[in-house]
Amino acid sequence: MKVTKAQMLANRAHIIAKASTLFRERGYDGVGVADLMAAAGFTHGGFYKHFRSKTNLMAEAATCGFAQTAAKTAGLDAIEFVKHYLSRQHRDVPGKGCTMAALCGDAARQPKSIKAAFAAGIESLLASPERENDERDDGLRNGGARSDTRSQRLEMMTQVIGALVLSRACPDNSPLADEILDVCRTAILSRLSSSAEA
Amino acid sequence: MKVTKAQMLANRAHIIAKASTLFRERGYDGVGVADLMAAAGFTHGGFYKHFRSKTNLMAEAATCGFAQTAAKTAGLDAIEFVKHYLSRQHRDVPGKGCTMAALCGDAARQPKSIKAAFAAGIESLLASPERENDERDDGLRNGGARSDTRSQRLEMMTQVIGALVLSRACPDNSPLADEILDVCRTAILSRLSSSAEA
DNA sequence: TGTACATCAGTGAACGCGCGTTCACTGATGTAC
DNA sequence: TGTACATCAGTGAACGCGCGTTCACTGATGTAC
Repeated sequence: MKVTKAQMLANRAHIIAKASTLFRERGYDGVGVADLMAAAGFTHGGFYKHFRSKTNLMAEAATCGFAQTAAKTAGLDAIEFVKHYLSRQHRDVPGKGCTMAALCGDAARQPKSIKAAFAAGIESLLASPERENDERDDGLRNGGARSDTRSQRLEMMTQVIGALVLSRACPDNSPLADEILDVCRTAILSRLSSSAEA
Repeated sequence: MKVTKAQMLANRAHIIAKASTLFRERGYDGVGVADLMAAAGFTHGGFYKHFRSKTNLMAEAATCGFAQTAAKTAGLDAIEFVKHYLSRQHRDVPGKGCTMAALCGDAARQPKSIKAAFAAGIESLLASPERENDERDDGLRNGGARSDTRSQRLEMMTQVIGALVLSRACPDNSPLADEILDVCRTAILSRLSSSAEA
């Protein structure tokens, strides 16, 4: 049946995008090659015309997911970011949410190629919100508490991801699941506003 | 071949303990019933004399793992706890480490019985370190920053778990993996010591 | 521009394999007398 | 305490099933003339 080169590239991108969503929803082991090709509107046999292996696609889907998140959060300041990230809406729809939170636990048991994609993802998420301070603040030059250093971003990242993952591990609609989100959102926001008092 | 009732209970406990370790190392989907019975020294057929299903064992193994962690950290103060939890040693041997960190990502996609076990695990870990303040601090009565409230413990828990999980998602021996641990350890310890200045 | 042909994206059957679970069987345990 | 027998933890073969991957095939695309 072949297909235009442009169409083929579009199909490939479509498969990656669908896979990225499905993996976030069900985990790497929860989605088969046949599942994800069907979700993209194809039969499973053609999979290996696009990807060397399932692992290969997993890495591509992760990278795609990180890029999506980075794009979505690029315009947000820290406060907006935290409010969105720790919302019930984000928690309850993992397929459209942060790939890092949805799959970092799985990534720990995957081959090096996947882990490398996740490390790159962490770096891109670190660069993502609060770009307004831009190039100046990645050094130690501006020692004040006001600045937005790499360490501070890393710290916030670990906490929001930890909170989201733990909240998702609780039974649906349980008070504890909401408490985790609420406590961490409040704590981070108050830390942000107190460090903003220059 | 039957076996003494005491022996049978010991065997059951042994299976749960081995399963708990294997699940932490490889994830729920990464360990089969045959694998885990072999690791415990049995053939797979006997599994269903002890457990209704694999899911049933998963819940028991999780509960067992949380109890282990709670017991191990019961005597530690907050500083000791954080130093150990965010150590390379803990990160690199998940089979002997925190069940919550190893499996919370998997738990999010499991049936309610597993999620319930995880919610109970979160509660028990919240109660675990710094028991010296004991019964007094679970209310709002002691409004000072010095006290060790449920919210503060929850906050710390989300951050140490987030940091450990992200560090494990990075390639082995990568600088980023160590940086995540180091940055979060330093940040939490400095927050602890500054709140200790009453 | 028109024709002949090689390419190759996508199809769907087939592969070997490991999974969770079931089952008939074994033989020591625990119980009833 | 000693004997006869029911129980049932553990064995290992077997079950149906879905997995990742391979393969011969199809027919539109893209290319060489």
